[in-house]
Amino acid sequence: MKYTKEKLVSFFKSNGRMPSYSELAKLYGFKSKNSAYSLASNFIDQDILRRDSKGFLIPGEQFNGIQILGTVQAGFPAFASEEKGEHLSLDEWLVNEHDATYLLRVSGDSMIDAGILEGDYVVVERTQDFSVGDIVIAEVDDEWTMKYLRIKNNKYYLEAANNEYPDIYPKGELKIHAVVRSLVRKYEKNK
Amino acid sequence: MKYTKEKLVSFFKSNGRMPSYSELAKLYGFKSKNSAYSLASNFIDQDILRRDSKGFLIPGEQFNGIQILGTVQAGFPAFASEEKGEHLSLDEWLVNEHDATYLLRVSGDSMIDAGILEGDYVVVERTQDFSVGDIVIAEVDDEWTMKYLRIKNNKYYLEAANNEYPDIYPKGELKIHAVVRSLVRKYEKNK
DNA sequence: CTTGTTACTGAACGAGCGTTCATATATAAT
DNA sequence: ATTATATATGAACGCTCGTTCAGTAACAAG
Repeated sequence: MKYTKEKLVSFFKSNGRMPSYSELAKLYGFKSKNSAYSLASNFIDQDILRRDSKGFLIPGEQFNGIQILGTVQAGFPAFASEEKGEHLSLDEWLVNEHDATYLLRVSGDSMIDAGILEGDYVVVERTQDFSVGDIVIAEVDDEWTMKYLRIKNNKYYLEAANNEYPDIYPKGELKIHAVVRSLVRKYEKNK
Repeated sequence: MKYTKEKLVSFFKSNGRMPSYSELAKLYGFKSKNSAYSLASNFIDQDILRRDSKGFLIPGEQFNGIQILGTVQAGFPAFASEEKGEHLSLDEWLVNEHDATYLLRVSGDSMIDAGILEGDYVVVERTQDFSVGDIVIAEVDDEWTMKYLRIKNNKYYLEAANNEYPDIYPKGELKIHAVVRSLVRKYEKNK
């Protein structure tokens, strides 16, 4: 392919929308809108773009998202066969209820045995739809914590994922504010 | 606010672009384009939408992304003050080099002490820009693994984050295929 | 050189675009 | 009732849109 999708992607990122055909022409150095039209048709064949019912260009399956390749440590799929894999957007995958979802930075090591480390980010959803076994953001006796929600003798209590932290049996009210739906960790580059 | 952004968001999700003003009018039950124009102006005031140089509607800061609230376990910020916080897109945050980035499912427990559990997903970037200390996807003696990259006596070797796994000193060639840039874990709902 | 193919140009079309303005309706305040 | 304020309507403007079509330029095959 002589023309790659890179310029298109960067246009979309900085402009928040797909280009019109005249913009597309300018973007790739064409003097005619029709050249852009053909180029777009190419991209459509690759499912990088789509034309919607009004003719506008919109992102196709291959435009956004990152590819799911396979499993590491159980027959790693060859990078060669990386064409047309499944693509997904992390935002759509991890976030269900958009307006009730927040990101919290984790401090402390109380959930370390659950693989939640200091500096990680948890995606929490403000909801009362929690279950025993969930990791919840709770307010107990005027303190906020993130712990496992457990139950004993029909009473909720909180359990850390770290032996050095005792279970918390609320004296007063136990308020569940949010449920941890997913976790995100970003590795900084070593230098 | 009488009119919320929900319909707008769902239009964007299913159509891949922002509506025109006539579409916006239909979406909210207006009979006039100008009503949609005023509505859009409201959304623009809230930075849910923006108008670009051509007048097209594009997503604003408050349209996408999830809010970063604060830190759990060190003075949890009140949910009350949740207005106009910082928003971010997980895709943009976690993925730098789009075309070289892939998602891999983790199997095994060899990196468990680094908080990488079975079933997690790692976001890896195919690059040769790795450093000692990175978690890498490596091919050594015809086997693929994910391990810490270490160095001793000017020779690379691989170290697991689990005492039960020995260090791997490659007999033959050590090929670094990718570097782990971030980690994603999705909790399934307990029922 | 001729022929066919592909890539690009440039003009044209009707349609829908964003925007403005004047007007009508509804809501609230006095 | 009267006024004021916000909200919705509908027509109109010039402009750019997507799309089509005919024509030119580049280039390879025979």
